[in-house]
Amino acid sequence: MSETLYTVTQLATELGVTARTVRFYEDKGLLTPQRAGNTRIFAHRDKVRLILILRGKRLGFSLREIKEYLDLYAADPTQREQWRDLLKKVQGRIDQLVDQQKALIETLGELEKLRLYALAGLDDAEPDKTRRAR
DNA sequence: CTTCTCACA
DNA sequence: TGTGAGAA
Repeated sequence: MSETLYTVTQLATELGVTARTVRFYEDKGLLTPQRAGNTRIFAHRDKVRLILILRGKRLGFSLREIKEYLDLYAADPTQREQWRDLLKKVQGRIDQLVDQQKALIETLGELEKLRLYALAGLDDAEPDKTRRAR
């Protein structure tokens, strides 16, 4: 039942980040690997945590937010507070993305108008080639 | 190979 | 939020 352990590089490459990044996360307090002397030893729990960190990032949360959630999850005194906190953050992120979505749709609309305008302009200024062909 | 620190975007 | 470089 010996648990598989990892060095920074092993864990990092396995999860598609650099060793530098993993150390960076540790420095920020998101990871707390064991130490053998001063070299880091990562256990499976660290790997799980890192996976959670990376997922949090994909969803657009800051390392700070991810750390808060991880800490709450680890401390785990009253789980209600934990879920409330997560719900709040998730809802905030959803609101943020919806706002961006609106802005994006608006921008796409403007670009489409401009595209049609440019297209019409192109038709007015017929190239010589086309003209001679008639 | 690993560690840390300093600078930089 | 990371990276690059240099030193140990």
